[in-house]
Formats: sequence, C-alpha cells, structure tokens
Amino acid sequence: MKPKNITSADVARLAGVSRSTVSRCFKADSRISDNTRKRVIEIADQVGYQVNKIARSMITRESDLVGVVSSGLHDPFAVVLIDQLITTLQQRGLHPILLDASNETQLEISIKKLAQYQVKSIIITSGSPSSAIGAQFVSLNIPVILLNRAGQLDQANLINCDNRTGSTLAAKALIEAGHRNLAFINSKNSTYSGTKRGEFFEQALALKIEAGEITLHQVLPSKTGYVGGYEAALDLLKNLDHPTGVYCATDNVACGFIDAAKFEMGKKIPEDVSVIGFDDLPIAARAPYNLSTIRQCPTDIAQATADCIQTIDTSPKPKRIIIPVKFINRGTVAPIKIA
Amino acid sequence: MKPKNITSADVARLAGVSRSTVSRCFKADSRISDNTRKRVIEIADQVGYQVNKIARSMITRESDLVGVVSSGLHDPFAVVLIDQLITTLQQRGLHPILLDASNETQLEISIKKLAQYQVKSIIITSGSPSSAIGAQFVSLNIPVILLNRAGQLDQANLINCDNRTGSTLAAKALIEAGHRNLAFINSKNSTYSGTKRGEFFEQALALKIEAGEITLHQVLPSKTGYVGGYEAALDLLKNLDHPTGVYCATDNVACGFIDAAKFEMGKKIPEDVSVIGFDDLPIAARAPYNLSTIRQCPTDIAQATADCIQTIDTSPKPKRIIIPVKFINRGTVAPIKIA
DNA sequence: ACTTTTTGTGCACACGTTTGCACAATATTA
DNA sequence: TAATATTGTGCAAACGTGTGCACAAAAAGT
Repeated sequence: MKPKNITSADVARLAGVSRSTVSRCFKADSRISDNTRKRVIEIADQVGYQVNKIARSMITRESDLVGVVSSGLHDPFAVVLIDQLITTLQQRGLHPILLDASNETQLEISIKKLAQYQVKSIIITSGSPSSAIGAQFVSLNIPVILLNRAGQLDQANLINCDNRTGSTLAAKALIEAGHRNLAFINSKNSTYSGTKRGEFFEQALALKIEAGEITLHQVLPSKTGYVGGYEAALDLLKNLDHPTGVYCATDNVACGFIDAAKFEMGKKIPEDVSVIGFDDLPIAARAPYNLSTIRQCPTDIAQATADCIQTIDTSPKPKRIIIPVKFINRGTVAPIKIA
Repeated sequence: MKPKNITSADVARLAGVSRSTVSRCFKADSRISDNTRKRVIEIADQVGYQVNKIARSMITRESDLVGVVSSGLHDPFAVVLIDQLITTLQQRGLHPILLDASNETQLEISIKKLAQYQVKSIIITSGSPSSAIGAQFVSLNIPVILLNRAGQLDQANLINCDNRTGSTLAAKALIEAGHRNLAFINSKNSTYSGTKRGEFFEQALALKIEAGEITLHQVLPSKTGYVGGYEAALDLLKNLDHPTGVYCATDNVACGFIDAAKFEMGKKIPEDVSVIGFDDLPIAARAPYNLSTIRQCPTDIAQATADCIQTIDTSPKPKRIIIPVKFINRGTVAPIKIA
C-alpha cells in the first residue's frame, strides 16, 4: 500500500511531455506522432511503467474483468469448461475472476461482489440468478451469460449445448442395438441440462413407449454425479430383468454406474448393459471406461461465450445460442444378447 | 459504460449527510453514531448502492484481488488445489483472478497483467517466475507465493508439501512388502515436486542400493501425466524381470501406469506389480484403481496460502512452509510373490 | 501570400472513493 | 460553572488515469 507507484506523470516528466500524451501513447487509436510515441514507450519500459488499470477503469467506467461463477470444480465438465474459458478469455484480453456459488444465497452474494468490480460481464455456470438480482444487473448494464442453465430472466444471454439432438442420438443408438428395456439416470436435484436430457430422451422414445415396444425407467438417485451413478447401478441391476440400455445425464454419472456395475454387481460392460454418457470428458476415452458418449465441446462454448461478451456492446439484444453435439461411439454400446 | 452509477454522493444527499459519512458507514472501525449508520445503510440498500471497489482501490492503493496463475486445469491436482483456493480465498474476502501460463513467456506476460490490477498477492502453481520479474514484484511490493514450486527468487514465499516424508513412506511400504526391484516413474520435463520426489525416494533407498539389496529404475517417459504413466508401463513391463514395486510421481501417472499394465500388458495389480501414487486425488479412491498413495491435502495448502497472504503485511519476511503428508494404503501394495 | 484543413500536444475536469484535519456538539471532570 | 475530553460529522485533497476542448504549428489548397 505504501510504496509510491510509477505513474504516467513520472514518464511524462522524463520524456518532457504532458500526461495526456503519455496516456495517448498507450491507446491504439490516438493521434500521436510516431516519434514521440516511440520515445515515450521506450522511457516507460525503462522505468518499468505499467498503466494502472484500476485508475483506467475508474475513468472509463469499464474493465476487462469478467466474473465467472461456478459451484466449485467438483463437476468434471465444469473443470474442462472453465479451463477453456480461462484461456479463451485471456486470449481476448479479458480476465476472469472466479467465484464459488454452491447455493442460491451464496450465488446472490457472489454476484453482488462482482458488481462492485465493474465487471464487463458475468458468466454463470451453476445455479440461476433470481430475477431480482437479474434486474439489478440489467439496471447496471452488466450482461449476464448463462451456460447450460435455464433462464427465468429473459435479459440473460443463453448458451446451451444441443441437449435435444444429443438425447435423440442416444435413443437412436440404443434402439438400433436392439435394446427394449431402457433407463435414464440423472439425479434427484438435477441441473437444468440433466433434466432436459431426460425430457428429450423420453420424447425421442415417446412413440415406441406408447406402442409398448419400449419401457423407460427414469432413475433419480439421491446423490449427484459419480456416486449417484454408482448408487443407481446398485439399485437398478439387482433384479434379473434389469434395463440393458442406459443413458446417463453425464459421463461422470456413467463412470459411477459402470464401476458399480462391474465391481459391485459383477456385470460386464457392454455385454450385460450398454451405457451412453454425455460430455465426452477426457476420462471417457481411457481404457477402464472406453465410454460411448455425446460430445459437447467446451472450446466451442468458450468461444461462443467470448464472442457474446465482445459483441454485446454493438448488439445488446440477449442471445440464444445452441452448441452442436456429436455422438462418439466407443465401446460401451453392444447389440442386445439374445436370451 | 454509459449509465450513471449510484454513488456515495447520491446516498449522502438522500440521507442528508456528507459523502465522508457514507463512506465511513461501510468501514467497520470508523466512529459513526449507530443511528446515522443504520439510516445510511438502509437508504443505501433501498437505492441499491454498492461501494465501488475500483474507486476504493484507487485511493487505498490496494485491492482484494489475488492473482492465481496455473498452466490450465489439465493437471488433476491443480484442479483440486485451485478449487480449494477459490473457496478459501472467497471465505476470506479475497477474489482470485485466474491466468493461464503454459510456458515461461506466457507466465511473464500474465504476471505483468496482474501487476496492472494492483493485486494483493500472486499465487503461482506452475512454472517459476524469472528472477527479473520477481525483482519487479519486490519493487512493487506485491508478494509472490510459490505452490509446490522451486524458488530461485528468495523473496518469494514457498509452500510445499512434504515430499521427503512422502517418498520415504513410499519406499518403506514397498520394502516392507518385500519388493527388491523398484522403479520411480516421473516425466522427462518434470515439475519441481516430481523431481524432488524422485530424489528423496532414491535417498531413502540409498543404503540398500549401495548394499546391492535393491535396484531402482528412474523412468522418465517423454510425456507427462496419465499418458506418461501409460507409456512407462508399456516400456517397463515388457521384460519378464520387470520391477515389482513402482512409485509414481503423481496419482495421475499411477492411473496411466495401472491402466496400461492391466489393459495392455495383461498384468494384475497389485499381484504382479505394486503401485504407489502421490496426491490422493478423488479418482484414487474409486473402484477401478483403489490406489495406495501419499495424500497431500489441498485444503491445508489453500489455508496456508490464505494465511500467508493475510499475515504478509505484519510479517513481510518470506515464509517457507511445509505441508504434512500421509500414506493412505488402499489396495495396490501387496507382498511380493515368491517365485 | 493568404486562407483553410490537418496534425500533434497541453489544460483541466471528471471518475468515486478514503482520510487527515478541523470543528461543533455533547459528555465528563474539577 | 468553567475547563477539558470525547464523539460525530464535514471539508477538501488526494489516488492515476482518459478525453473534450482549445490552440499552435505545419501542410494543403487557392
């Protein structure tokens, strides 16, 4: 706190120009003679001057800070997503400040804190802001971007992966492999995406369910993620006529399901049960799982998010973006055994 | 940028007091009558006033921003560590801004950017800052904290887990299980911690190696992490007299090693090879691995880091902190088979 | 040679706080 | 009651930058 900073005034004095001139040397557009600019920059480098972004933000009333709120890094897809966000934002000269929001009240608090920093935008990857807090941000002109979330506030920008197509592809793959007894595994307190995937899966199967050709179990274990999948397998596979085709809300759930199926219930994957996940995490490709899954690409999402932030000045209308997905068929879908 | 903010002046006017008074209402210590404080706060809430931290930083010349630089979130231990950092820092009223630094030049750039934000401190979890950049931070009075890193700059605060004890415990466990043919698996371009673990492992075995009782292979695959471990297993286990006790620089390496050993080389773990990892990642406890490992606790590290930041004003002397570790013996260490 | 445009620089105000100092009002003590 | 200590509040000067406006100098046009 104490030490005097090197300010533009110092550089100005050394270069024999005014502070304004120094300031203009660090903005791209300004009309400054090439000579003075070169000289000023040189002197600035020499004395280790760096523009004070706090002060700059003060006057411009905007910053290149971006708020990113997640519920920790427990969810593996959140990890790869935030990883991409960090690098993508950085490439574009934006700086993410991360906040944890495990519950709704924590979310509100976090969001308010961000407002104090004049953040350029706020990216939410967990929970959903209440419409009250949303309204506040609208009045502050801070755009909100919801990633794979529902939005009850319609000024928010929405970026979602294509849950419908993904779930339809999963349904198709399982049906084509001959499976008739299916399950969707999610969690009691599911994310928005998880719920949607279940809905779309059911929609894709609706006709065949009505025709009695297919049965579908919606499984909602009390826990979420890996342990949820684990729990679900224990429950689901204890009867002899268990489902043979399982679609999991996430790869994480799928891994838990597979581990329990193999190590606790003595099942073989995919001989006894076919499994499809969602996300295509790095772990899905590894030998112990070799999981067939719906890939949503975190890079695409991050790019779309950055685009969204940067175009928001020119086109303030909230955007609705759908990121495409792709079925990656590895080794956990097999034709049904003929009994 | 355009919209006028609600400032302390606004609240002041509404409350019929001066800006100074409003300001003081939001600082804990100040001498303000309970009446006015209550009234001002109420009005502030009513109109949605929030102190502008940018402006505050401007005058106090410090912020509650903390820089955290990592090389992405590819390394799983980095993930759990940063996860803990985020929540711990937030609990203490600090806000992490994350930067990616995959290489040294990127690191330098990132660090400079942080300086522009008057960060209270900068936490480095990848690479090591050059002494040049270190010196700059010293002159700016921004403390640097190195997590599980080497420090060639001695003004930096160093927080390391106890690699020596960890490696000694690993050596002891393998020896007590009767293993004579050992290997340490790390990576060609290893982290500081990895290298240290190898050194300490060798030190712990030094006497027995000299006595000819033990042989130790230092294995340095070209890749790092999971694929490095995978690669190492393919190479190491192709001969019949391969090592039977393997210590891996990280759990991530260990997982790669185990998967390749099981799925590529047809080995059984721990019957054919005993394996010990380092970190105790969540995945280590899961059924497919059930990995015996050295636990370093990310929570402890995060706490120590936060403590370090907060005590730095009162005791500016750079600290050297060692975080204890613990041997978690799960299911990948078995007594050697008697041939 | 004289007007008009262009180019480069400086002045001074603004951004929204914090805080040392001054000072009135109140409480305490002699 | 007068002198003194305490408490609460306001004034005004920072903090380090950006930018509209003014203006001189140079360049371009007539």
